[in-house]
Amino acid sequence: MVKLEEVARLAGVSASTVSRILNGTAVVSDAKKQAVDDAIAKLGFVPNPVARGLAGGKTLSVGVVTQSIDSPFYGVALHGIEEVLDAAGYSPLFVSGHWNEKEEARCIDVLRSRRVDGIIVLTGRLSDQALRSHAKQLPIVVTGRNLKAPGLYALNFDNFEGARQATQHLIDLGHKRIAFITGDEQHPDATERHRGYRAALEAAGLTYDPDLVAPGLYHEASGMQAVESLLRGRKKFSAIFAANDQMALGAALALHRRQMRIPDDMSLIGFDDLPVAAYTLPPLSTVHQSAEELGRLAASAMLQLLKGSKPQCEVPPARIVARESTARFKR
Amino acid sequence: MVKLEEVARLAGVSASTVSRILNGTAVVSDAKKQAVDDAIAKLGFVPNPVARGLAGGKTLSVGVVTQSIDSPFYGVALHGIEEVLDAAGYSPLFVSGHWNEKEEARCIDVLRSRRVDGIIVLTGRLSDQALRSHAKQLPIVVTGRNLKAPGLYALNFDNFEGARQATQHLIDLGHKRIAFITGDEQHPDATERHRGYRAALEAAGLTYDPDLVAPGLYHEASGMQAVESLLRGRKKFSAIFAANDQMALGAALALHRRQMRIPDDMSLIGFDDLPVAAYTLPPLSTVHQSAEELGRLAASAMLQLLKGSKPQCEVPPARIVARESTARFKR
DNA sequence: ATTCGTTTTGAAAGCGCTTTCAAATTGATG
DNA sequence: CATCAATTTGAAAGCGCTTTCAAAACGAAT
Repeated sequence: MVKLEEVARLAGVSASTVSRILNGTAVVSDAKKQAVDDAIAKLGFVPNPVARGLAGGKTLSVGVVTQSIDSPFYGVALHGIEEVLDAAGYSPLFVSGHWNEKEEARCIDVLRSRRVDGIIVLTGRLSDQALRSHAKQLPIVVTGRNLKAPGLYALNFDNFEGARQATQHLIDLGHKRIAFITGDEQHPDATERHRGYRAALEAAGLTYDPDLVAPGLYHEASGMQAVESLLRGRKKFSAIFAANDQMALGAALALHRRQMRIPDDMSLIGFDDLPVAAYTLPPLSTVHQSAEELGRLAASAMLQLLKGSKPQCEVPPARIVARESTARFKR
Repeated sequence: MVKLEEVARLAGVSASTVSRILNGTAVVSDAKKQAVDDAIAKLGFVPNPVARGLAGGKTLSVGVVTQSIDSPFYGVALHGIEEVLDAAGYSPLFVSGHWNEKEEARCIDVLRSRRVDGIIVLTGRLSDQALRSHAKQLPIVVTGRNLKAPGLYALNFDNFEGARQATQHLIDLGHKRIAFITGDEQHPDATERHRGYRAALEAAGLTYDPDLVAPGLYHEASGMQAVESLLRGRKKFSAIFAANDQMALGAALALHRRQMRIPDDMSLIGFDDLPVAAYTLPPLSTVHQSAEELGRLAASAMLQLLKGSKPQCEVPPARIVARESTARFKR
């Protein structure tokens, strides 16, 4: 491995000069700059990030705490993060918190001990308080919350609006009794979606009926159970809005088990627009959220923070993707 | 941040001694060991991995090159990798090659420049040759190939056997004309699965008919196209074996579009047992591969290699998960 | 006690960079 | 042409740890 010193020697300058050129930390005469660039090219020199990290305190890496690296939704976001970070010469360091506050805290410790330059938190369980205090030490970007603090940037989808639109979509199709499967209400986005559902109903003059809402946990099995309990209830309904696609999948299966056809006997709409949503039977109507874009935005925000500027970014608005799991209500 | 030197001072020993205790690189008297342990605890000292990396050449991080971090199949494997690496105090560094040899090579460069201690390659496009040569520099674990070289450990599912069993499952159900959707045959696992399909057919005295095999690329859309082309052909068939679940999803949709019912009009079996396979309509029969276990195994193998011992691990055998997309042939 | 072979310990030299600080160079000015 | 401020450059001191090397301590054996 070629080292900086060799470049310096070949270019006939000091190590400091090479370093300055590498980092652009000071003005260097054109002649030397040229010589150094040539030497770097000739030697194929690549600076050692570990040494840089020790000396300069910057590791050109940013930690990303996600809940589960294999989550269908967050996986896509990670992809977006990786893309923009990589283009900027940064490396992401992914760690999983498994929806567990303790573990998440440990993740942050690991990242900090690895001296990451900043941390992106995808919708964690950590308290706003904890986040705020970490933000005092190093830049933080967090998704899924509305939070303002120095050194911290929060980025959030409009879950309320997405849920409102989904419900409205069903209402537009003539449905009057619309069931709702909640997400894990420990998450703010789940409660937002719940609110959006309710708001749409009430705006349309329909009553919000607690018997028509079943609790879910954001995973397939819970969607299945929710539908079963809904069906067991005495209240009738012609459409279901599941707070995410994974639960919609479970819901579809439960319906199938009861010989109910989608969308003929029951309309079903999800939330997230997972890649798989286009390939379910029938293809699932859902609220599109570009997780990938979210990831990209979070990463650019981090890059901004790292540069010392204030991030400015616009999360794309929610929009309905009407596929084939929703149909006009027929009595 | 507390540093080693402070621990040494508090414990009344030299930095070298503390380091030795930390790394277990030499015998230290019990008294000093105790004193140091106490000092570490009292100060809450955590060694700086960056400094360790520079000084010792070990970063306690291993690179993982995957094709796409959000792949439904590999995502789960990453999870397994993360789990065991983390337990051993190592951090994974994930990079995505996007099924592109050039990018993959760049990934390896990035990882090496970050001084990872070893690299796990999940089924890449890199030539065996390239892998072998990297293995001379640092330990490599690779999945999806059969390859032997010093410093390199290859780990592979028995794709042939899995495919054979899937086909046999269909044969056992009385199907005689079984179509096959291949995977991207640039990958050895795709050709293995193809071979397994053929072998099962021939072992059962059925003829292998090239008109019944349609090329796929391992993603949903290609599965859909494959079924369309198969259906357009004049040959009849009563069952489809898709070389992976994603293509099976596409296939199911294509069938649905033609008003064909699964499994009544057509049996369908996939390969991989993605989490979503249990929640398709109807739930998909498939060949179970524990990607998570594969990830765990790859990571333990890497840990072994890192310790200098020869990894020894047994990939769990393929097994059929018969769900509801396959049924007895009725004419 | 003295000696010799072992084992434990500490001082010091890096690892490959960044950064401070002071020296050298440049150029403008009187 | 001397002088001074402004600019470019290099020497050297770290960053926080590991590891070599030699000294110190120990124990057994003479």
